[in-house]
Amino acid sequence: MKEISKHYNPQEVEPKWREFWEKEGIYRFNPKAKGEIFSVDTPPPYVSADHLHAGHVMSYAQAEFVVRFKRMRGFNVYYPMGFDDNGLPTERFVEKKYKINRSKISRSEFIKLCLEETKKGSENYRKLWTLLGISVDWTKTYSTINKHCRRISQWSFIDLYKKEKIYRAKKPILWCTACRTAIAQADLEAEEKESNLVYIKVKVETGDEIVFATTRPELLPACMGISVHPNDKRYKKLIGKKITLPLTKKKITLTADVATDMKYGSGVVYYCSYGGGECIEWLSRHPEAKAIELVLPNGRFSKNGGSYEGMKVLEARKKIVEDLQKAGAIEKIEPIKHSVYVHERCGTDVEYIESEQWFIKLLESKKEFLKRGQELKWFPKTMKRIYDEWVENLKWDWCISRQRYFGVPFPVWHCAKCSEVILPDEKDLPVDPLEEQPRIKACPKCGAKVFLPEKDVFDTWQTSSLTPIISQKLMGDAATQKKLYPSSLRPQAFEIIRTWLFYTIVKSHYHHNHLPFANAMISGHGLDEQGRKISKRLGNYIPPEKIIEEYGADAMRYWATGATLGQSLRFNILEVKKGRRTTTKLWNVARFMAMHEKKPKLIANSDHLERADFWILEEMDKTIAEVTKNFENYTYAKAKDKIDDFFWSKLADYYVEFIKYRLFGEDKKSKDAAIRTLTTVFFNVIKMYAPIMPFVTEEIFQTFFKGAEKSKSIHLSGWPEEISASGGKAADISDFKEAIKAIDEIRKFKTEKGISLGIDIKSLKLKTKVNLKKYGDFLKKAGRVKKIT
RNA sequence: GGGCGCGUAGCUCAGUUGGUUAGAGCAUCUGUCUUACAAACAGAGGGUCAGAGGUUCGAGUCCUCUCGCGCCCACCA
Repeated sequence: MKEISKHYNPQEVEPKWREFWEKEGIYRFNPKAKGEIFSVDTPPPYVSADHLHAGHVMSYAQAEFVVRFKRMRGFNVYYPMGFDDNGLPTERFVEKKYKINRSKISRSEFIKLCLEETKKGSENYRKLWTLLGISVDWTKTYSTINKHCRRISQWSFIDLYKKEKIYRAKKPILWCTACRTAIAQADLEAEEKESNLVYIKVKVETGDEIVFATTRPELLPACMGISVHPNDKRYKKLIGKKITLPLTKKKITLTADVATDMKYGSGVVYYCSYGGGECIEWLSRHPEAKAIELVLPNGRFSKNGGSYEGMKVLEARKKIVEDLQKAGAIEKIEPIKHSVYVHERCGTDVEYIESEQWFIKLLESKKEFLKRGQELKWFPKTMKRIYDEWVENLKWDWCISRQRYFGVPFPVWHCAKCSEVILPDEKDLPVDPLEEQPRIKACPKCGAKVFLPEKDVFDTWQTSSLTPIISQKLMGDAATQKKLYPSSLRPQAFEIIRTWLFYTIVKSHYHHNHLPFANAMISGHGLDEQGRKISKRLGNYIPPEKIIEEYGADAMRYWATGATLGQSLRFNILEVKKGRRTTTKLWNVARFMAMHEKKPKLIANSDHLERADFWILEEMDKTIAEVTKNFENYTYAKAKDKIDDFFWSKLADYYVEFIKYRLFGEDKKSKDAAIRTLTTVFFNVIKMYAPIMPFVTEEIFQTFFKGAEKSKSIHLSGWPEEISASGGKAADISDFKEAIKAIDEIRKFKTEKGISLGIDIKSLKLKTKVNLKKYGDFLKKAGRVKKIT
């Protein structure tokens, strides 16, 4: 054995084991290995995040603790890693970073930049994950824009199209004028904004004047109708009468609509195409009204805007209010705060425009999705509510087409003559219709020979909702694939339940009619030390690399273990420091153990064990049982507390002190029993710590326990089992806690007298009631008192 | 507007099905270099369990209301 260093130094130790794990392929998946498969549907992070912080560490470490536990429990773990790179976040990141205007750069040039950036991003992640010792199999990786994923994503589209779960339609959709693309309901975010409620007066042909209130006066040129409640006494007599709108002088008919709230504002609503979802619904109830296209995809007014043509929405709002005021058509303006929908990626107010898009049907299957949610095992259970509420409140089918560049292309051509949808053969996937032509030479419907490529790309979730299948198909053979999907575990954060989790369930349900994963483990957020969200803008974080450099990856992970599922966790440097101290303490106990015995000797039989040995073994068994249970339930924070308590407060503070007199004494049998007990207990302690602190435990395993178990790494060794040595023929130690109380009393006595605990005192009269016949000798020697009465 | 969660020591949090005197870590104070560890150890002080009411022999724990914080959802123009 090489010389054992006095201090544990993570900066030296950690790189060594990183290299070892990589070289030896410790975490590599072997389909032929024994054990039940435990497959993880690892979240593929958006690689556009160039600033990784404690929150990222926390959310990825959670799956890692469980995975390492499962691996030691004998499961054959499949833990791949993916990166989500396509889609809006990346495009926006690239646009911002290079300050480019997407319309002034070619599609291929733009994609090239995106690919370069995402490569950097994924390397960032990989570097940090490797530093942290995240035990993924780096030979099993994917990126959502690579060929493998494009193929599966396009296959998914074709399969659902054939199953009639996908359709194309021209209808009012949600639109982001900044990103210039259609978006889905899941991409919306409600934001509280200040606005003005403008009360506008209109003339009725009877000579009456009525007033309606709106936050969107600029849509006046697209006004299609005005409604009141049929039972509203104020307006009943005016229903059916013509109204002349100010400015446009357009005439419309006042209609009755039960959806109108008599109590809100003036009880009069005006509808425009399209002020919001309610306008679309109103249109469906009033077939006589015709939609007017006002806001164009670029966010500017169309020629239907008359003199406002070409203005942006907010400009037009200002101008129209001014003009209305001049025309004397405004009764009053009330500043209000109300929530408006914005595009969550860019914060731009969402517009509703009419456009032709692709949709995956959701609304017709709500009940089935709710049922799937019920089948899924949620950790914590309460997270299911977020899912249920989302599904229940769905208002739109899933719009999957995006008018963007950096995404998986639709595998679709349109017949130039009859618009028939032409799909490629599945064996040709992935295809890029912009660069390829379909195999068929003529349209099967009309015989025309010209095909136009579909230019849209998929919503990024169209692809990432397939991660369990993408992961599964990274393995070549069908027999293995079958075991990998559905996945055993989906770990993820709560804020993407309505997107990633929901969409994945949708896909799996439609494609294979089962759940995509059996268990969902939902994490909360990592917050800063004051409880604020960690963000680049606030700069309220220390880069994890810095923390790791100073305290070690184990210490960083130690903090992350403190998270309770579904709850936010504040970053706490003190916890990191405690983690660092724990590594030091572990190292010191290891050195102490090795001082007395070079080779690890575990308990072989219980013949010479003494009461203190039985006591610590019993405590160990209790700890193993509790820690195991907690890891099983994903409550690793509690598991950590239990291990800490046992290790610091029972093993280090008491047991080690209890056996010093035996280790330095003459009684060989007693010494042997003590060292075997210590070795056994400590071995199990480092095994229990292994999922949390893989580096220090590996170092101790390789330095001190080589030979105790033949596995190549502690992370492939077996999880501790209760040895129940204190049961059966073992001595009765139910009164051992009295002895501990007596020890406490001795310690207190010395402390209060200012005497070092290591100094022998002549005599002490104990107040604690304890069986001196049984424990007198032990108390004298362990407590260093010559005479006890 | 509806729903969920939280509020326990100066700080960060544990407190399982209601049951002796409410716990831990950090911080504070006192002592100790004890043949693993001063990055440690031994000890001490510190709490109207957000507030009010109720159920009960007994409430941090169950019920009702109030206040404060966080989050999710909701087309109110």
